[in-house]
Amino acid sequence: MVEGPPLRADAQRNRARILDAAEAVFAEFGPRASTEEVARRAGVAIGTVFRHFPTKDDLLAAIMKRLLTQLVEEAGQRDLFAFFTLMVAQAAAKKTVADLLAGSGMNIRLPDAVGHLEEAVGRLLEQARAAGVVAAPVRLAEVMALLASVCQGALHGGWDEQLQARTLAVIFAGLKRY
Amino acid sequence: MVEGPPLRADAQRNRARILDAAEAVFAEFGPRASTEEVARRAGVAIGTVFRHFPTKDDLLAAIMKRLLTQLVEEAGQRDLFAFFTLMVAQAAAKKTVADLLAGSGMNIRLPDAVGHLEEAVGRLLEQARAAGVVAAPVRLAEVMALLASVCQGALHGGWDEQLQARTLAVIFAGLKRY
Amino acid sequence: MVEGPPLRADAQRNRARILDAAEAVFAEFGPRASTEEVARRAGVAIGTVFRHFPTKDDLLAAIMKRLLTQLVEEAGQRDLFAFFTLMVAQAAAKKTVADLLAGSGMNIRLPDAVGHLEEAVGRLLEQARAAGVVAAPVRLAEVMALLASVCQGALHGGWDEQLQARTLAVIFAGLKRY
Amino acid sequence: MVEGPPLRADAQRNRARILDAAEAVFAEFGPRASTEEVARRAGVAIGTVFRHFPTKDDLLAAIMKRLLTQLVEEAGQRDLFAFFTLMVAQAAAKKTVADLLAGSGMNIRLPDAVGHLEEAVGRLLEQARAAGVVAAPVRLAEVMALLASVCQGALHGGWDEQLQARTLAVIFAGLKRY
DNA sequence: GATGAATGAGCATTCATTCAT
DNA sequence: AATGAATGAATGCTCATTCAT
Repeated sequence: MVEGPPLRADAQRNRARILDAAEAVFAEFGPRASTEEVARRAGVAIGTVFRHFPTKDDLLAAIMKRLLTQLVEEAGQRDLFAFFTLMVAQAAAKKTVADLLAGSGMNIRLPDAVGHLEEAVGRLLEQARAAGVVAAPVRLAEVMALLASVCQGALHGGWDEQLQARTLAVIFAGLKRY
Repeated sequence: MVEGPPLRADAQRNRARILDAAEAVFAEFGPRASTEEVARRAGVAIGTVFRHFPTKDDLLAAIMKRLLTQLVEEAGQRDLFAFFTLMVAQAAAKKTVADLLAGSGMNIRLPDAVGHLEEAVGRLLEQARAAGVVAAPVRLAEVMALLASVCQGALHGGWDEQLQARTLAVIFAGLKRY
Repeated sequence: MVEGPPLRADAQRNRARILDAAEAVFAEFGPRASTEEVARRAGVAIGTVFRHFPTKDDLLAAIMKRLLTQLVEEAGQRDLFAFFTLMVAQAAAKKTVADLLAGSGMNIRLPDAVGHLEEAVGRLLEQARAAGVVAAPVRLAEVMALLASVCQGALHGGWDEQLQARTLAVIFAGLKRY
Repeated sequence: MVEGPPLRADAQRNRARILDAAEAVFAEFGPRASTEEVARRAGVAIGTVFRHFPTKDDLLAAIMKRLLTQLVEEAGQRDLFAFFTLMVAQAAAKKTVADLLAGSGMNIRLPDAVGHLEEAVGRLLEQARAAGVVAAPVRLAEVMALLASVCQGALHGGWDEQLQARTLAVIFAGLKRY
């Protein structure tokens, strides 16, 4: 990985503001929101956004990476079911992750960040299996698939807490007694 | 529902061709595909598309309605698990349904069509419960939620047949032993 | 060559106005002039320009083709020296031809149009040789090279009539007594 | 000419590096190359470029001046025909001179430097006339015009050595037997 | 003096929608 | 009813230039 020189303090501040703004804007309007809107909300000129992220896809990828990293950290502090529940609860707030993990037309590759999340979930899965709360034949692939699916569903379906709980209950039951 | 005068024969033919073209185009490129491309594939002029569907959203809604109607018919001929499996398998082919059920930025309301689908699935659920293959406390709401979620997941995740089968297996197990 | 259906009358009128405007604008400001300026001068909206010429390069190529075609016609009615003189005299007015023949960074290929011009000059050269006013060993390649060079020179140098005449006199003398 | 205080040693070094970089960059990409690219290749920050040359045109003018000065020196060591040949051969390498002598959209005035070149060529012309290899009535103006033209032609036309030789042969013959 | 981040006007291009033919 | 040309707001991106560090 090529690292440039450390950013100047003001540049670092702007980079963070842009990422925050982008996360909010894309969460609200989806990845089709305009880069201008991101700049406006970050309080910088459009050129500044493009200096930090040469293309819109770079910006989206950066948000994704940050969100996924947060998720990996959160995974370290929970069991599989709790993590599942957390992700679903946050899905709406993290519209961007859900949408972009899904790949809505953007050219974004995040093998590393996604890989780390998969590893983290893998660890949770092993613990769950060891604790006897997930059946032996359940593999990581379908757990990831279910996770992604339910996040999408929650995100777009606008589930209330009840519905979310009942839907997850079905999945958790299935994982336990596969 | 307000019905205008019956369409002229050629107008009716054009309407159908536009819907077919739109289904194909949006399935291939997603809802961001241009209306011009739809017109081109339908072999009509762009103005004709807009005469039949005053906005792009109207066109998308019309496709959705048609697809949902087909789904309702297919639901009548299957049991719950088979219908689930069919929908997931078709998710990629019907990118539009999945995306738009999800509401990717478009302003589309289809209460009727979605309602009919929900009723159809409700009937399958009752049959499944009666047959003892779905646990009593499982409600329609979470079944619909799971259905929508897994379609989204399959669509965007590019699942192979194996993964699809294993993922559905978890859900079916959960429905049975909730 | 693929020919679409014949253009509607209004479209044909606009196409011509755009070409005229483009010729004038690019003659005045060079190929870097904005497409908006062309639209403005043509009295059409920017979208109309892009409907007729999907990229800026297409527009530039179209101008070039038209100008080169005119030149070929003019070549048919003159002898070699007169044609040389005419082209130089028009160089400034046809800045675009000169600049783009030179290839100022644009991605334009006009093999046909340029080829036709070369053929026309070739015919003039043969006549001149037959008339004994051009030495036998002079080839078409260097005549074209001189033609292009002197056009560029006249264009950018802002020659007055005297200078133009004296410069061409040197070249004509060289062609005669090579 | 107004001279400021003498430059600090590092400033002088930077000025030279910027000019070298600019010459290379503009030779490679033409005058449309970005000033950032020049800074990058010079190994300085963009601000430094603009401190030394307040506008891009100033930078281009400075390169021109340096190149023209070199040409004047080279003129002193050659006869007219050799100088002509040298310039044409170098035209591609010195894209910038050719382009900017031509004035491709930039606002650049270099009366002094161009004047010196003209004087140098004037001396070559007198020597050639005295040696009887250029006809008496040939004036400096058309010699300069031919020089500029052929440089432009060679530059943009991508002539090979043969074509270059044959084209110059016509001009030299014309100069001799005007 | 040097640095390099920020600015913002400007550009090519797209596309839903309108309307004259 | 169909056609397809015209519209023009919007978007991603560039780059000369300024100015805080």
